[in-house]
Amino acid sequence: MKLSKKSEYGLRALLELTAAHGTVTLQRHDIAARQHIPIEFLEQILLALKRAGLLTSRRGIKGGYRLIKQPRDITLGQVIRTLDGPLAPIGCVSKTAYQKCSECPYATRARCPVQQVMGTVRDAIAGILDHYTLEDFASGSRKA
Amino acid sequence: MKLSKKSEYGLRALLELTAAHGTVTLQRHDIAARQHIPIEFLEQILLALKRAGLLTSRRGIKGGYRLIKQPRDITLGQVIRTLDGPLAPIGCVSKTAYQKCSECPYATRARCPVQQVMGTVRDAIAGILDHYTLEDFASGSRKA
DNA sequence: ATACTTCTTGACTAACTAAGTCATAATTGT
DNA sequence: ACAATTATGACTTAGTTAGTCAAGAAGTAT
Repeated sequence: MKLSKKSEYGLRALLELTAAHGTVTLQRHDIAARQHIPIEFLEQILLALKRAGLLTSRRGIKGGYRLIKQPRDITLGQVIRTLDGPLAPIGCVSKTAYQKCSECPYATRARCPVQQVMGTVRDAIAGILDHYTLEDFASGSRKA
Repeated sequence: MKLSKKSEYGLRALLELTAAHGTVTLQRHDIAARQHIPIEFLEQILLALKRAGLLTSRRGIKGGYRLIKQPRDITLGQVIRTLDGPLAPIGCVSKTAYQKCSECPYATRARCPVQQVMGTVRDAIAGILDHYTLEDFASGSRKA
């Protein structure tokens, strides 16, 4: 049930990029310094977010990264899924990356108690993270 | 955000022990066979649950494991915490194993957006798992 | 008492993942 | 041309996961 450092750093980087959105582009070292993230590790993360279509970048002097979408159109769920994989605690309840459990002694899906309870956990997590946008996140709104 | 095999197996073993509760004691190989769990790995898990005070065991012929508490007095939260550690996605929002974030650039707890959102996620997960008892679990009740 | 079955302990391993580092290449502004 | 910056991929180090294995201690029926 853990969030990796990768995702945590990714979220913190996006916090900076959201604050800068529309005005300036940020460079690796700006983000790294402000959020205390190891710069080379940050690079990997930004690259992954770029490949996922959330960011764009420019090389060379005056280069840097910036958001390619509106902060209100990016959810934390998307971010965490691209950096950490599926939100579901177990493959057989994932909606974005379903995997049949190979060894489950319960033949039918509906009857497996583990699946049932983990399904509700997945829904709770996704219910929060898929409705929490970067805009909410950066403004520190509650969304209890 | 993942549930380990250890916890999954632990839950499945407890499913069997709950079904047998009050009538018979189960032996390792019974549980292992019914739930397709590697027997030596299962042993480790049962031992951990025993140390946590959920089970008791008897040696010798006719020995085996059985629940030491009522199924309605054991929550899935307890089980998963003993096998996998804290439910919280990040140490700084754990209630059972709080850990200050060393590198967080936000001085005060309340202002860190990561902490805020992960706090709500933790509450959602714990809200489900700490209210879901073995009794609910074995009977397949919903608890949506 | 003995044999049998069981639990108990601890060490061990192979594979994977997390978290980061490093070197080098490619691009851009001046 | 040159300096600043991103891009890419290989590499490392430590820890975790998911087991396996061997030997021992202990209870029970006979």
